[in-house]
Amino acid sequence: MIRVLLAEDQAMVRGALRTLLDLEDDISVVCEVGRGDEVVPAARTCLPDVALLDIEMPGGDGIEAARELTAALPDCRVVVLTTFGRPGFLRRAMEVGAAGFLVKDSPVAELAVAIRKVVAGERVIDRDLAAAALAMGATPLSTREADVLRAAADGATVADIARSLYLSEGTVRNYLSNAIGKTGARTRVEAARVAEDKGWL
Amino acid sequence: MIRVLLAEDQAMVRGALRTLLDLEDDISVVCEVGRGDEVVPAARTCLPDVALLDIEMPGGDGIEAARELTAALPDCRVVVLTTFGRPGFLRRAMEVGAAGFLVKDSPVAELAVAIRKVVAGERVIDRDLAAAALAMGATPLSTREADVLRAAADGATVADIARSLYLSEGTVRNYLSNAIGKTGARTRVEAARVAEDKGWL
DNA sequence: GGCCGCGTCTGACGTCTGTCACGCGCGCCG
DNA sequence: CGGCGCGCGTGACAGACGTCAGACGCGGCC
Repeated sequence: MIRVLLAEDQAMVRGALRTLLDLEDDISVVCEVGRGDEVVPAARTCLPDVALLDIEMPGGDGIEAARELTAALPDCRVVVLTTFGRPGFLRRAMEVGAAGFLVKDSPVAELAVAIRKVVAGERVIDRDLAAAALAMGATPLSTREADVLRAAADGATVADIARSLYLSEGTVRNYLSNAIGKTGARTRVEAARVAEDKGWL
Repeated sequence: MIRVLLAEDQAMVRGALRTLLDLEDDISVVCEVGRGDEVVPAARTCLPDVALLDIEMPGGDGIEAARELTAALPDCRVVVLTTFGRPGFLRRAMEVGAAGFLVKDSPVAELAVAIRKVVAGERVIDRDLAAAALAMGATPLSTREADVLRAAADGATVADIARSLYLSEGTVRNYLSNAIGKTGARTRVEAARVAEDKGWL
């Protein structure tokens, strides 16, 4: 019997996935959590074989939870499950040791299949998303440019960003200008949006 | 037997909800769609008693689908199901004739209960969301201010907004200034964010 | 009617932003 | 070593942005 931990913030989706998985003869959902910071504590007591983690959760995102989980329980496989394929997430998930990466757009049948594969030691990655990640390539943004764009995304002024990153205002403007050029946008907000969409943040 | 149409863009969630509902003795999911513009055509052939509509869908949002559906098939009850409670959505959903409004944060058990209630003629609204909608009150933004904020949200320049709304640039700046004042923000983007969060758009 | 409040619209003014040109430090390769 | 590319940082300038004061129409109220 495969023991599964289910981490997903929307209770209704979580419950539906639980009943779905419990219908499988060889799979048993041994614990459910709704927050990122509850994953590791729950896993310590439940000792699951597989952890199914959503990325968008309150209390720390699924990537961070995956990192802590693989460190704390190396025998537990991690499958990341997310709403839409930000190729950037895929790369980050792989870096923290996830064994699988599924998108919720896939048919439900793939879920149980993927769980069985990862306990067998395989890696499972959504094929469309893998193609997108390869097609996208690495980010053209430098470290600082990405930092500045992130800070600018929710409407901070140049002065705010300069303070929070300990930079001169002129420097911040320059980074923003570079990022705007590289993304093909015309304003900082547009740049932040396309960078976000392409997984460059 | 209650005939249900299920509209939800994420295939995995849709499939999970379907199996969940099909486990109920008196409920049968008669058709599934993944796009807003497929709702009415599918409903015409399936003739469901209840349509369960997600709001965020490609091909027209769930609110618009609900409006068309209640016009085309007045006997079909509409239940709107959404990820998180934007109180603004609740009001709009009620305006287009929805009989129920659930959030995916609720436990799964409420779903079947709600479906039975709406076919019995009751209205079902998530209680937390109703409280939030009442606590929020009406938007302080005027029509034009909301228009301009919406247009500014994704990084358009003043000139773009002015063209798309057939206004002078000075006027657009003035609306933005008003909106920034009313939202307590300091930039247009911040204003768009808080307005969005409070359901004022 | 006279008045006030409100939403809508416009132009003018100071500040902030985006762009450009340039300097610095560092790793790399001929 | 000298040059070269690259990321990082700074200052100056045109243009866009946010703010202000004001005009017009409209409905409500004394």
